[in-house]
Amino acid sequence: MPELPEIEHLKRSLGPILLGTRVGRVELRRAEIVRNIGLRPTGSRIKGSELLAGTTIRALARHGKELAIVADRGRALCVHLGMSGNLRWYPRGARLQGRDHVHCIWRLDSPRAGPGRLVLRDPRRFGGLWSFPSLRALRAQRWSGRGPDALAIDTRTLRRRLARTRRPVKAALLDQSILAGIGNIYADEVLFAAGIHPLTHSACLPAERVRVLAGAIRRILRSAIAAGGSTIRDFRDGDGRPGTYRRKLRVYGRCAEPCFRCMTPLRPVTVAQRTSVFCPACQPATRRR
DNA sequence: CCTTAATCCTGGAAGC
DNA sequence: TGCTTCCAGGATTAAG
Repeated sequence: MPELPEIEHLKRSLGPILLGTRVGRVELRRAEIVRNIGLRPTGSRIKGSELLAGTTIRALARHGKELAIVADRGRALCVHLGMSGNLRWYPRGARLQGRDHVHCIWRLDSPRAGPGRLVLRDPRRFGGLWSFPSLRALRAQRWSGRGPDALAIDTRTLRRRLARTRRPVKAALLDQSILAGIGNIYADEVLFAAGIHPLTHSACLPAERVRVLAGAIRRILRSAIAAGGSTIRDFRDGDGRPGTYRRKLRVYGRCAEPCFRCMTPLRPVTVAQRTSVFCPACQPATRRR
């Protein structure tokens, strides 16, 4: 499930291949994955240029879990990988890994990596593509509805945004309109690191706890980026490599196993329709107001 | 306005 | 072994 660290690592792994690269023909095999139909003229067909055909890639940008590929004429293609998606580079002649669920193929000529294909594959189709005339339009129409990027979140901003909601802190961390980039894996990890119970009322967190939480978010996301992200099952970077941060996860996926800090068995709790794993000793429940 | 639930989708694991 | 059932998850939309 690609979250912020996986997408940031993807951006870094694809950057050298994609920057300055000519986009040739684009093969859209499943048109439904282009999601911003409502923002387009009704009944209009998706044009190749909307998927960057015939342009040169000039920049990559990221906000939260979303990646934008920006072309020379300014057009920005926003990619969201959902939970099972991947975006991979295949040099000419390389065989695709997985023939089914391939939704879009870009034929590229990279100044550094040579000719090849960029392939979007997403079995569960929770991901998608959104095309905008410019990065500015993408930011205004889509990313403006998201909270600040979690990678550089500061205490003051986090405290302000957590104070606005009555939900449990775990639900708030998963809400991309509050903070962009954190999903179920890293939410559990940062709450453990900060010693906060997932059900703690967001607005009731003392300022000192929020300071610790903000620090844990920045530290854990940075560390996960350096490890190439967490591969639970599907995630691969632009070169097809899995991430290694899974080995460093301290609570996610470890339900009933002993806490690394105190040996207490980790416990599950459902918050916002998701399973959370936490340590009942290191993350004590606070009395609710 | 704020919060919660249903929805989309496939593959892997568990249960019978 | 083979079938069914359940679960995993992010964002959008609808409902409460």
